[in-house]
Amino acid sequence: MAEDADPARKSIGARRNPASADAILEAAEAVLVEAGYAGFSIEAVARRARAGKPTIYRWWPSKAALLLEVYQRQKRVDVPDTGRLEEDLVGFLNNLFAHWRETSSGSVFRSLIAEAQSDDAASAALADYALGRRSHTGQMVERARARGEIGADIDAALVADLIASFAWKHLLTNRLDEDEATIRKAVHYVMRGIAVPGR
Amino acid sequence: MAEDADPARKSIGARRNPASADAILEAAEAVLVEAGYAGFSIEAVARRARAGKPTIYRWWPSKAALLLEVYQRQKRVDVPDTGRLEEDLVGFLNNLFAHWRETSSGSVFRSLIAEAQSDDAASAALADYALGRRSHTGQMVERARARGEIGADIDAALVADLIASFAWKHLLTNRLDEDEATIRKAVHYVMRGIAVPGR
Amino acid sequence: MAEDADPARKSIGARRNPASADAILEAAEAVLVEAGYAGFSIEAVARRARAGKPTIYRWWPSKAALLLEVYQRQKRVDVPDTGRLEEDLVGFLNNLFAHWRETSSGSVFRSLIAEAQSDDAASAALADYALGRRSHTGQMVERARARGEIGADIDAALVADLIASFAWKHLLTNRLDEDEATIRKAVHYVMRGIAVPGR
Amino acid sequence: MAEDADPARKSIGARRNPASADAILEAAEAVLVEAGYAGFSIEAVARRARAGKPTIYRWWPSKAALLLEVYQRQKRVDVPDTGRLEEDLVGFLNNLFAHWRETSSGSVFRSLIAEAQSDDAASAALADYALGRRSHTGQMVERARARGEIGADIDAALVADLIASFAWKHLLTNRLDEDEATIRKAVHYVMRGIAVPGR
DNA sequence: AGGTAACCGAGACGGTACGTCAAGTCTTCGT
DNA sequence: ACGAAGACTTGACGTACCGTCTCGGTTACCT
Repeated sequence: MAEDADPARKSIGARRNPASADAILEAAEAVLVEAGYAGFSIEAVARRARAGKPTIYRWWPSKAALLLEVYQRQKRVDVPDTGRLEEDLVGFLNNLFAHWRETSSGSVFRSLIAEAQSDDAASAALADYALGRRSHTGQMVERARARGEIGADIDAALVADLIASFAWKHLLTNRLDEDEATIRKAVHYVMRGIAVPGR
Repeated sequence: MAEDADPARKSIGARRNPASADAILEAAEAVLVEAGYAGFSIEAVARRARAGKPTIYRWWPSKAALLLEVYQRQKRVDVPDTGRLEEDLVGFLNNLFAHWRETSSGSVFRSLIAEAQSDDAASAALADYALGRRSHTGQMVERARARGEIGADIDAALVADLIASFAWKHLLTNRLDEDEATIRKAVHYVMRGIAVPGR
Repeated sequence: MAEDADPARKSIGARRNPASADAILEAAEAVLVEAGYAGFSIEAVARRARAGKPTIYRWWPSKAALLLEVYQRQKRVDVPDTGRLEEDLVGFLNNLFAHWRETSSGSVFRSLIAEAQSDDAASAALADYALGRRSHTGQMVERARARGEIGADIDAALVADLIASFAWKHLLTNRLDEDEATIRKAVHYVMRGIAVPGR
Repeated sequence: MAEDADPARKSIGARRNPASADAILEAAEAVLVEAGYAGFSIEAVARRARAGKPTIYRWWPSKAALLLEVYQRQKRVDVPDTGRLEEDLVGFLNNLFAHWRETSSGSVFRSLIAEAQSDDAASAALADYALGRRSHTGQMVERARARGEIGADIDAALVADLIASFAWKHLLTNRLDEDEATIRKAVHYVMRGIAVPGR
């Protein structure tokens, strides 16, 4: 922890104090991990960060904004590039599940989704974020299309959406411990389809 | 409205008063529609239902339980049976999106998912519910398997999960107005796959 | 305890069940002793007596009525008759303090006084009761007057009031452990006065 | 009323707002006068004072504390000094009865006594208060002793207690309308005694 | 160089909602 | 017909946060 050096942070003049901002974001993450979304309140974050509530409200107009910045601050999951889309997608889902499971980002993202159901700003931010991630993840698909691995008319964003949907639902229903075989099967369905070829 | 007949509901003896229960469930739904999840409080429901808070707490131990019963009370979406799985799935998603869009169930279900992120009981209930719906929706897939329309080793529950995931993510990110073409495309990907056949 | 014989008392037909009445009065006293006036609620009494609240309300219209009956059910303090008023009064106060200290009647009476400050029925009942006790206690004084021990024009009721006041104030301010010397001194002041005789 | 000037009192920084404190104490007194001890709830006071409940709880940990401060805020009764103890005591009781009758302090003090029967803090506060008043009232007696008007060995505090007891019991049993003759008689008994002198 | 403006922590403010307890009333069931 | 019992509405309890406000103090920027 960095904040123990300065138990009473002061103003550094008429500008944002990065030490405060950091302390607040760290505290927000810690509160979320320790008390969950239910215990995530601005008061709790302020207490933990030894910050005043107005300092938080000054920079983050809502709980959602704070949540969003906490989430964006975290390391992103790598998008693999093995040369084979199926492997890329399985690897991506594996990485994502592990990341959500093993760091605090799972909790943070769940909270963000929950918050978005009652806060319009969070909702818009989440939609935006999802859009961005969709095109990011879609790059895997686009690379495969460029390689001729999949049909030229395939909608990369839609595929990315399908894959992300699968991940979201697992996150939201506490099923991040899915084994790789299931993930692989799901990806395989999307790659090869489930219909009997001849019909 | 049924409650205007008796503006001051009384006890009907030492047993649950169905009029109160109905009024509470209706009020809960109305509050959710009018004020959204953010305005959905036990107090607001009690006020709207002209019921006492303890009456609500007696029968529904938590906000989640109330939410869940409100959701389950609503009409379910039909699972089509056209003889062709692709049409069934497209029809199902179309129906589901329309149902969520046009009745209050979309709001209710979003709220339930949000609540499940902070309440363990709601989380368990949602997981349970999702499990039940998965096998229910999976019947479409099983029928197709029985018809030989899809491979015999296809995991029906997983397919249902994939389809439901797509719906959930659209619900949670305010994209229920998706046009049928996109839905059809997504279903088609799952049916036929996206990979170039020859490879 | 009498109620352990029948853990589930039933109606005995269209008349008051004395077992219930007794159980309720005993429970009321027990609750008062164990939880004090703060914990004395009709609910608590009903729980402890294994009775329904309406059964209590049927026979005692208010908390005050129940309290009053509990108090009146208890043994009264003896009014001594030693032939000397001073000894009678000291003895009476000693007995009363001991009685209040060592049985539950102190708690009960305190509660009754407290209740009388917010409940008109209790207030009237307490005034009535005090009036009765005043004339009762006044008998000691009247006997002394008949003996010629005190002036013929002495207002016996007023003297009784003065003595009782002293007791009440000690009860209400937790000073029932007053030693006999103080009591004797107070009584002596009333008997002989405090003024220097010659002036 | 002073509060109509500012219908929405705000914080004045990280310290107690005297306007709020005043409004709360005034509201408490008003509620007590208008609704009696039975209607005296923190909620009612908060509503009347246009204050939040937590603001009350922040400064007064219990109903008793609020009651006590309301009582102490009121004007005290004068202790007369006529040069003759008997007149002093009669005057004091007359003033006290009139004060209790004609201002709200009678109600307030009755409530405080009632509260003390169920709240330990109130009980201790009341005992403290009574102790203080006893020595205060006792000054009348001590002055008389210094003048040689009463015996040198007279316990002034005990006499004050006796006089106060008489007042308390009258307050608690709704007999503040006692005529001066009775008061005078009671005081006379304490001054000159009731026993026939020669015996 | 001095004044000012914006920041900082702190914590009080009026509120809303929480989940619980009790009050007193009502109705059905059982005796 | 009446007693027993639990559900009912109502309202207060004491607590947690909400988002806003003002304070006293600090520092950098701009006259």
